[in-house]
Amino acid sequence: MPELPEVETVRDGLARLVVGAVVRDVEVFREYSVRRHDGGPASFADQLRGRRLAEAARRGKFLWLPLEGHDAALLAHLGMSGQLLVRDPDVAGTWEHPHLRVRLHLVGAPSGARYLDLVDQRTFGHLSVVDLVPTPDGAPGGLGTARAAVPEPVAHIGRDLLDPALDRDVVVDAIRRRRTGIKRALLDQTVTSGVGNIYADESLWRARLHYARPTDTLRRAEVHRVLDAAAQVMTEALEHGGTSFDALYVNVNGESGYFSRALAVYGREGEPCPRCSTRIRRDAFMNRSAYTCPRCQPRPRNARW
DNA sequence: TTCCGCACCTGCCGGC
DNA sequence: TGCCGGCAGGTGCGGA
Repeated sequence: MPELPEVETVRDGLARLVVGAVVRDVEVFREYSVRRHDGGPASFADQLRGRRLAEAARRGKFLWLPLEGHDAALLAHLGMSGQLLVRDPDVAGTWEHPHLRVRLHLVGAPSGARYLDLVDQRTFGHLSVVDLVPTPDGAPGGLGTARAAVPEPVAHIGRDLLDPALDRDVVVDAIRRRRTGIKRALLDQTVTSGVGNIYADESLWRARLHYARPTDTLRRAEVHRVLDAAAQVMTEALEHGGTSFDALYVNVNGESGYFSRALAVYGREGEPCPRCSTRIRRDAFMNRSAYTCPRCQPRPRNARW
């Protein structure tokens, strides 16, 4: 499942392999994958054809490739299972993926690649061509771009914990002002982006906080502790090339990451906590799962969710 | 205004 | 063997 480290791995791959290429043609095999583009598949293709991909930028889990000479960008979100694969049909071993949704035909890519494919099993991922709008703070819109602009649909998303322009104190105040549980606040992308279910559980375990701890009872130091843990666990995951539990997440070359081997609690129900050996517990949470160590992360009496 | 629940979507897996 | 329900989960929208 692509979370921030996985998306950053993809962004880095796109920056090296396809930035500078011109889109020669576009094939949309599944209309739903461009559902967020105003005007449908034909308009999506028209707005990309002949355009040069100028940069590869990211904020949270949103990726965008600004189009040279235009205040617009190709915006991508990988959803649960999306992959952006840089392909060359002449290379031995290249096969047609059964979940190929959108294909960009490229010319002039630095890698010589001729396809940029959106492959997506569960179809939550999507592509669109959108306008860029100025950032309110005048800082670069995200990692990988020097332009103080973001895609309009990304403007409401908070900066992520790996963004040097992020003001950590602002995030701490925003979390403590909320009246909800800490995990809900971490997952709220308008506060700070890029933390998904996996890294929320891992960072809460590292910070020894239960997911249902009310945000308005947290001390500033506790919020800093969990944000530091989140940044740390995502940085470590980035060094491992991302987290992968199955074939659903791969980088632009189709290779999986290895960070899942380093996860302490996520997906480890019944296994011993690496810190105290108590069995890891799984709770139903927001139609998904929350993994905790009952000893390191005791449920608070005033639990909010 | 803030928070919460649900729909969206597909494939895998376990139970019957 | 085949069918069915549960589960995975990021985002956006509607309702409270």
